[in-house]
Amino acid sequence: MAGSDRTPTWIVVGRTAEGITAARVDDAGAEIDRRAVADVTAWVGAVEAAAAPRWVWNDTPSWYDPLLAAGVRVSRCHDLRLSHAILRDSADVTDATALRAATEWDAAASDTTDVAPTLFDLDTTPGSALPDALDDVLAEFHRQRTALDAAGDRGRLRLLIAAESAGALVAAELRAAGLPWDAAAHDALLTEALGPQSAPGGVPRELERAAARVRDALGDPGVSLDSQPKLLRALHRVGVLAPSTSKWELSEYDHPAIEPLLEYKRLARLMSANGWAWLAEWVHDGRFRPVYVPGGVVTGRWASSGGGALQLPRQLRGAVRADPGWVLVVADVAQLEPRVLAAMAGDTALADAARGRDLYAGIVERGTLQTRAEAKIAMLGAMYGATTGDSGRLVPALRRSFPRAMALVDEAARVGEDGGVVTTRLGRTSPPPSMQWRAAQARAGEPDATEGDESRARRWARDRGRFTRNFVVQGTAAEWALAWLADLRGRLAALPPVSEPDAAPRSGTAFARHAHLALFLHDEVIIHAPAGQADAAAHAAVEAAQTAARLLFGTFPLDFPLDVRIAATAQKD
DNA sequence: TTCCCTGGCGCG
DNA sequence: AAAGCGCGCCAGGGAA
Repeated sequence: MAGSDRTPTWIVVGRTAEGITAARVDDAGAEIDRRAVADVTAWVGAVEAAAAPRWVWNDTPSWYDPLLAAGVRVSRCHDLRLSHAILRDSADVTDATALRAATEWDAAASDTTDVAPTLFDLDTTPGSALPDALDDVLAEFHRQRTALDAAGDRGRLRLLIAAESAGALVAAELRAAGLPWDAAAHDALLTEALGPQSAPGGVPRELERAAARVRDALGDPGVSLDSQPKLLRALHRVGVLAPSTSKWELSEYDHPAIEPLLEYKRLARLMSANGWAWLAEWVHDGRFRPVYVPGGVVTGRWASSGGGALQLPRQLRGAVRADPGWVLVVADVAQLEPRVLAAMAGDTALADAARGRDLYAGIVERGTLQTRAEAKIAMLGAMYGATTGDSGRLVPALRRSFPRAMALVDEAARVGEDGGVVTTRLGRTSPPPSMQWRAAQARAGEPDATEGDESRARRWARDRGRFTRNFVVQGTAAEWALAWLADLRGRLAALPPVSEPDAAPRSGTAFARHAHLALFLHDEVIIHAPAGQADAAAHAAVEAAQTAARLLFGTFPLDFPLDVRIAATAQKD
């Protein structure tokens, strides 16, 4: 790149007739220059090492997966697809007309489950339906800058977009590195519970035994236990008049078939969700590599696709096992959502109850409720909008003790019921109500509306109220977690690489010698680190939590304490 | 045959 | 204990 000696803050990449082309853009948004890049991987690696710009691209996995595969990491990016979705809907953006018109940017992300990303290969079609021509990419970048410049609170939106984009980098890196998974330990666990692996189509011994006990007790040797209607009929025939076959319904009944049936369900679940088939499909070379989907949930939480990364069963945590000479650092945030609620509401009473201790214990100490269990279900009920049962009964006590926090969620619910939108701490805004929803509300207001019209409108309004009530808390918690991840990622990358690669490094070239994130689960991370860096990694997680709190809530006096464990496996007690 | 819905259960 | 938020996945079963 000739000319300017200024550090290029932004480098926008896309296709032109010359191939992959990079345009440097200054802080004012003006293009400085552009150049065609033949060897993208080598060039990005060199520029990153020299200047660490913010890479601007249409979609992170399309660009970053091949870079990671070649061992190249970048520190910062601006993911146009994710940023588009945030800006398009944000209440802070006063005029989103241009963004809403650019519907091609609403296209789905590239499907990273396909092997062999093709973006660098000009002869094949791109792996994503998103625009990738440099001029289109620059135009979208410009639209987003314009929207941001005019935004009511551009500071927080910039923070959100940076955090969201950092999350996209983390997601790609998590997949590239993988979660260390001991297939032999997993197999042993399955064999212990189910008996030895059966031939294809066969039923493992313990599953068969439980099934036989159920059929015995039901006096029906042929009944199918996997078909809900058939099972329900069989239960009714022997006098178990449960309304469904859910385990919490069944456990209410006293019949010899219940205990083996619950056992059968437990084993069948293990077999179908995380059995040998799952192991063969998802664990290769000692690594579980799920697909994370940043921004996949309306609230801003991540989703996952394939392998059920975000449902890692407690039962299987023992199979998560560090490589020889390495350890796992498992860190999770205690009571993230109620802390987030206290901080965003500025509720000093709730913050006092939470500071430096278990939040629920603090509520009990304060005399608001009698037991920790009560405090917990009351708090969940307040955030989820419970109206009945134990939870609904206990919420009023919280309302008296923590009026500011409760007013925040109550107001979010009211706005949602009225058809309005609500916004998280950093400016992510809930989607507006659907046409169907609005039509139902309008219908109920007409003079000839039926009882049914009215009750449906009320029910849908309350449903939406519970959604917006929870959106502000869950969404802000997701932002806290993104900020935590982003900062932690940087701290881990700054640790020195270990001098000798592990005997058989399996984490991909970019991670074989570095402490790296290996799992993210809403309020928990697992770090895979060389044993000698375990303490440093744990320390980094704690410090990153403090940074995240400061970033979102400034000096509000509330901590976000972490539970940190250093061990060979990810087993929880 | 394929597609979509439901029930059920795992996770936060 | 099973009400109240957000997900993904599996199996069965009916629709297309």
